[in-house]
Amino acid sequence: MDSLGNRIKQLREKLELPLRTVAAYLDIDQAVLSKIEHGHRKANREQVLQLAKYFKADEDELIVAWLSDKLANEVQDENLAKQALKAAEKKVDNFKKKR
Amino acid sequence: MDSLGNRIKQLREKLELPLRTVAAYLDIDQAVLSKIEHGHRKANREQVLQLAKYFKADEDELIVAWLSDKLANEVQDENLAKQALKAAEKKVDNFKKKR
DNA sequence: TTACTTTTGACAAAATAAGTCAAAGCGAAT
DNA sequence: ATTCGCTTTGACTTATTTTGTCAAAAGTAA
Repeated sequence: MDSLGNRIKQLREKLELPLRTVAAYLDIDQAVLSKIEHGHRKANREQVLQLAKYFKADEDELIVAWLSDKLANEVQDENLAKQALKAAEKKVDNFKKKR
Repeated sequence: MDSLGNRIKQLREKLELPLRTVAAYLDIDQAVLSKIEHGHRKANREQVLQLAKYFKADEDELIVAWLSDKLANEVQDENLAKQALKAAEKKVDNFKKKR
């Protein structure tokens, strides 16, 4: 699984588009898009959806890449990262059941 | 798996201690501890460690509870929560290997 | 009611994230 | 070696989120 940044960089480069063009579509500075591609800034949900649309890419795939980046980031440096992720799965399950 | 809040509330009530006392140990307002117990505020790492020490509870258990609360919170409302958590696991694995 | 604990909400302060801009870096072409 | 276009980086400002503090409301038991 790629990071969102890698993924959109791939997509952009396949079309040989400059950052400028894609950034304009998202209505952000190209510097910000560059940082997003490198993982130095986070995209927001809306931007991920816009990117999926722009590149005609699978929306769910990009959302998962984006979410999992955020999650991985949060526990990256923890010894107990894996256990925490597994426990989180259970918590999410329980939460779903309650709806 | 309990939330951190539930867990520390259990521990506190077993000892029949008022919020005030435990909050004083953590050097925070009792209002904040109340919110932590109810999941309306997040504890920080240091506080989790202090709580483990205070209650002579298993540090790792509390850390996992705390981390997984944070993770679950972040994806709670997402349809793709589960997939994201699984993808995050892989990312964390890859990260570890690179060290 | 009184005494004590817990919960809630409003507000201010502090910390973090996001946006903007300009300059530096890089590579390809001439 | 210089220019041109694209990308990356860093400093700075502005917004947003998080945290801390306090006081009052709400709950509980004597």
